[in-house]
Amino acid sequence: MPELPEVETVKETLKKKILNKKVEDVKIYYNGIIATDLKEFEKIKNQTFLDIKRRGKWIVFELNDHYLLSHLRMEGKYHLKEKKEELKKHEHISFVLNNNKELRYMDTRKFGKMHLIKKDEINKSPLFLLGPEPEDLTYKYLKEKFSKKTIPIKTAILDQTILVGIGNIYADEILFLSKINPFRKTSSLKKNEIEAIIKNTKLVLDKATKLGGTTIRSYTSDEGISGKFQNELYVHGKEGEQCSSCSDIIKKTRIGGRGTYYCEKCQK
DNA sequence: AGTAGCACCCGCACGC
DNA sequence: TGCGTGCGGGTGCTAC
Repeated sequence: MPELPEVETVKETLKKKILNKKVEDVKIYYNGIIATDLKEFEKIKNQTFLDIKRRGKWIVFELNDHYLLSHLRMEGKYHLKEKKEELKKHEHISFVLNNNKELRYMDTRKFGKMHLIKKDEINKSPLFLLGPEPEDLTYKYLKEKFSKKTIPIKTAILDQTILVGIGNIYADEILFLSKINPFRKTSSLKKNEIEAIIKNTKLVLDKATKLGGTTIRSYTSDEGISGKFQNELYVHGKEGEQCSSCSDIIKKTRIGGRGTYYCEKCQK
């Protein structure tokens, strides 16, 4: 599923394929994907993809007058296809380009979202609320954020306004490597623990990126990215199995509505 | 104000 | 075998 590492890969791939291509038409087959005004979304017509960037888990397409923000959530994918190719199930949006091709957005669960935002209104977009990228994290910043909160650390590192990029799978892995119990209140964390979280966040995300991300469930049999990081997991999805470090049994619980896997003995 | 809970979706795993 | 139920994933909204 697309996490920060996959989003980075998708962004780079799209850049090679559609940079400087012009949108001649847009076809919307399921409008739940569009989070901004539907009528306004048509204004993407006749604009050109000038650049493609990433911010957190968002793909940011720079157009002439707007930014198109795209969040893939769990299942979102982009495919560049010939115009004449038959529409497939779960293809919800199609950007018709000026080279007889279409950039199609496919999303089995319809969870993804797109925002078309005027350039001068970018500070009203979802990007405005995002915390720093993992590479920009500092102890001072996290300490400040954490000291004011009483939420479990697991919930905190999933909060994209605190830092971006961590999803549920990586959150469990980061806390296991940091030897921190996911229920711990953020304000109780010691300096060395916060520093461990920063170090392991970078480590886990970098490693996942190198391995092409994590493929835990594969609902789709199309050519979607299939990563190898799932082979590197220590705790996530391993309820009842032995901890690789102490051989205690890995527990499953719920934190903030999320399935959470951890080792009670290793994570204090 | 900060936190908790839920809605959004749908394919799959599970139990009967 | 077929059916019904519940789960999960990230984010944003609503309700405490």
